[in-house]
Amino acid sequence: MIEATELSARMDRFRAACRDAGIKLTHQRMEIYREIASSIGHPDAETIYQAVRDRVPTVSLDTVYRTLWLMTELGLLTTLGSRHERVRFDANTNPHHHFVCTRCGRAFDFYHQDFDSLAVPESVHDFGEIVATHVEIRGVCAECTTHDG
Amino acid sequence: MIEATELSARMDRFRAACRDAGIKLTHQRMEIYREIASSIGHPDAETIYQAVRDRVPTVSLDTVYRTLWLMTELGLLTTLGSRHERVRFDANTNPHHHFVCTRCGRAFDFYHQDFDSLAVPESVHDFGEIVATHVEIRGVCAECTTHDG
DNA sequence: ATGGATGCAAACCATTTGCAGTGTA
DNA sequence: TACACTGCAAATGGTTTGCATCCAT
Repeated sequence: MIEATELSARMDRFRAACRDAGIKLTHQRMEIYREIASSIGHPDAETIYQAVRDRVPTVSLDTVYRTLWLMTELGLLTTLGSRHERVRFDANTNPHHHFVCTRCGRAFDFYHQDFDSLAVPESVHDFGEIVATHVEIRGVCAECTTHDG
Repeated sequence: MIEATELSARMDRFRAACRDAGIKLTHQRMEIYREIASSIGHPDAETIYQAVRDRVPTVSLDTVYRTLWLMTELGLLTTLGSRHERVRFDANTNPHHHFVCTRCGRAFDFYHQDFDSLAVPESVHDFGEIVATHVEIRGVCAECTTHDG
């Protein structure tokens, strides 16, 4: 759970973003956003759907999806894993890092020893046993920039 | 494309790994592995399938999948995105980083300013325009550790 | 009032699985 | 020869879409 002050700040941002974007502020959207905004994990659409259903019994799973992607476009949410993503395989077992294009999804390898064993803050060890550190640089690749940038 | 010496080193490792694991060294497996081992990108199963088909016309997509996951278990490959993964949503728009459990897939947030703007090596700028740096710590979460080993 | 938003059900598509035939060890 | 591996085709399951209806503006 998130602190009450942080939650209401997020709700305010949500209302403002909807107004600015000129989209309607529906009951469903409010409750769907409230649900992710108040969760500390990274729930998937089904989990959000089940939780929202307690408060809005008629809500449908496809509305949850539509709303989540809409909010992502508005910059209110980010995702772990992107739309239509497939699993990609990598035969490079040496330590390496990625530049990931947020537009086309392609990933480019690069090597940088400083990144291979970053000093991890103490608190992270509480989550579990650390196996590897991996840096992901997000950006827009050269090809996407020239094509439609 | 990968250097010829690196490719043949990978092929040797592949044969050794199969022998050690007691699995059969089939024509299909050789060609599927050769395909990812020689590619610099991070191809998905369909892309590998199409490429292998030129050399082994009867190969099927499900064999490609079975082989890729088998090799992943043998430690010859890694994946970007994991098995059965769903898209997860995150309302936390402040810069933050993740501890990702490789067993259950759950992601835990943590904050660490040193990670928010890491010094990126020059070469990475050639890939495209950088938007953000994000550190992903991979490991096994406390719950998974206690539950099954 | 009216155009965008919703719910339903059907479609989609990447991935997985059961099974009978096939080829490696 | 025996058993693991393959190819086929059908199933699975998360996600998306068409369409008629509904409601926030």
